[in-house]
Amino acid sequence: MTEVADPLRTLVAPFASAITAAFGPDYAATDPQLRRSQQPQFGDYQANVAMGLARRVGRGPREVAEAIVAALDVGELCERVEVAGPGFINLTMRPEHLAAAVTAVAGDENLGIAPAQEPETVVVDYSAPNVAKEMHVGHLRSTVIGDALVRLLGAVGHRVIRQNHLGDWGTPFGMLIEHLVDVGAQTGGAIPSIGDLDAFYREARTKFEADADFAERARARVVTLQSGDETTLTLWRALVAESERHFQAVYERLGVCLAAGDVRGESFYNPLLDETVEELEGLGLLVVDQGALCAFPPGFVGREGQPLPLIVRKRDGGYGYDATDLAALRFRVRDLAAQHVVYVVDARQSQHFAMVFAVGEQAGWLGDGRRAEHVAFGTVLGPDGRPFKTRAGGTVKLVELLEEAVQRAEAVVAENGRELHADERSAVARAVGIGALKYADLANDRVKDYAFDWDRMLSFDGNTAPYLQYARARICSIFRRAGEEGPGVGAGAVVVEEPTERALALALLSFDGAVQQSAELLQPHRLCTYLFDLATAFTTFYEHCPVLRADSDQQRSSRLALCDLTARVLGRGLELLGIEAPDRM
RNA sequence: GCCCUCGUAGCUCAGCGGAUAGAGCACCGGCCUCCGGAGCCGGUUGCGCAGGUUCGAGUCCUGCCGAGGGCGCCA
Repeated sequence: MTEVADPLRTLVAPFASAITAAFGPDYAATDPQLRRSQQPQFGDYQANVAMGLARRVGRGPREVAEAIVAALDVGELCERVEVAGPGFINLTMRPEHLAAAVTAVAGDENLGIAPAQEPETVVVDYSAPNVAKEMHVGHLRSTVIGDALVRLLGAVGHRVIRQNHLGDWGTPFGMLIEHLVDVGAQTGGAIPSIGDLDAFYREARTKFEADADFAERARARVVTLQSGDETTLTLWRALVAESERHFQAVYERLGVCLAAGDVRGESFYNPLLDETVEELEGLGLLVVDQGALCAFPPGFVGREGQPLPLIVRKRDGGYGYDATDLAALRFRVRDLAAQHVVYVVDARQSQHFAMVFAVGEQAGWLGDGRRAEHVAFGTVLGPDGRPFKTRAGGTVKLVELLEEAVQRAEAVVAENGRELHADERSAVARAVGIGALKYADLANDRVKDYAFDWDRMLSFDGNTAPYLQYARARICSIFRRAGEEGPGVGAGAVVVEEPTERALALALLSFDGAVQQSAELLQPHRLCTYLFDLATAFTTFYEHCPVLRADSDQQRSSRLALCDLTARVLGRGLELLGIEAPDRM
């Protein structure tokens, strides 16, 4: 069951009735513009509809507000409704109603998260590491943000299909195989392990850039690969398998949902490229330009003002990523039946995706209820404000970053933690270290670059994973203690009396809104901000309201119920971000 | 040259057109024998600049300045 508990939802219908009663059915659909009030003096919630409506009905805003209030039937919900300032309608809820709403959320397994009215099939394309390369810090954001979005979209009731668009095809791959053939004579053709593969990739890259003859062979090798040459494919499969073992190990360490079955690499689309191109050609969207088959979506120009192409088929007859991305979009919309395709990819590729989507619309794959969206994110910056690198200037390997996160967390936990068994302590260190790393990535507006800072992300103060985990662990501790102190623990009836209780109740009721907004805007940081606010509200409550030493059994059990729900919301919220929440730390 | 993104407190960051712009850190001053001190309360400092739209702009639009990124066969 999901009972509508958030007053921001509950109040919509009464406002619609009141607006209709006051101004007629033409205005029935007017958004009441209900918001949380920023300050207690303005009540719990406010409706800002009157100011905008005033012009439409040709009356003064305060007068409009008064008319709405006069027709508003919220006696059971609100103890006070006031018109203030230019025409704000300030609503103060009845404590009994807040208590009932909190109780409803507590009894809801979804903690108030309302299911989508129109569930969609959403494809989320994220992570997308490259075969034959170790995952590095550059893959962190796509993987972490994408995974949070998968969880969020699922939580609000959408059908989510994860797609790991592995870089297992294309020019770099021809280069790698060609290099493998070159050195194979000396090594007996053994496939390097993934650790060596990184160096192997650099060698191939260097050779590709320095040796024009090799570069030509590499390009030809891509064509050989695409034509299905068995010898080439054998080498290719070995590289892919070795790489996938590495990726899965990282995913498990990182605690993301991606599984082997979610892999649909670039190679998958190889057999679909011809038909994709034929379809585009049939629609008259392709022209030959400088020997290459191109689409020119309108509105994109290059350096000299010339139309900018998507190169669907290269001069040498090979297909590049433009073709693959078009085929992937087509596949996702047609075969996966996606109504929404989400690409969690670096912001630098925004123009590329804009062009792919534009062609997708020209081809009729998008539009008519189907849409694609580039969920762009910024760069991880080091302390110098430049892209995050090792001291030597190399890329930071993801496994090493995870390792360091856990090590640093271990030190923090050892220093500050309670007495924990070694096993539990290392589990907590993992949860805290990995959680801190992921949360730091999620807590900022994803479109911006963010500064990587170990001390800040592992701090128990501020908007961090450890702070939220700690807040929840403290609550768990209250219940352990309560258990020791005897009966009376359990789901008590909630009573909202003190201001800090009211503030906490309001925060708890906002969980649904935070999740919905985060999922709708594809911005996990909004959920982070909410959880931090909730934890802050809890701390203030806990400071002012004795729980175990409450005045009466009724008050005690009510406050325990608030504690319990807070812990569950914090736990669920972190879970939606892909972060573990240990009971003790 | 054109296009995209960003610019909020000393630092790191919130703020889906609403009232007096918030948080953490840092700094200053208080408080509490405190159910987990990793505490509580208070204070100082800010929307890059200039126009415009709006009853109302940090938020939307235009221009400028600054930072980053992109701009044909790499992904």
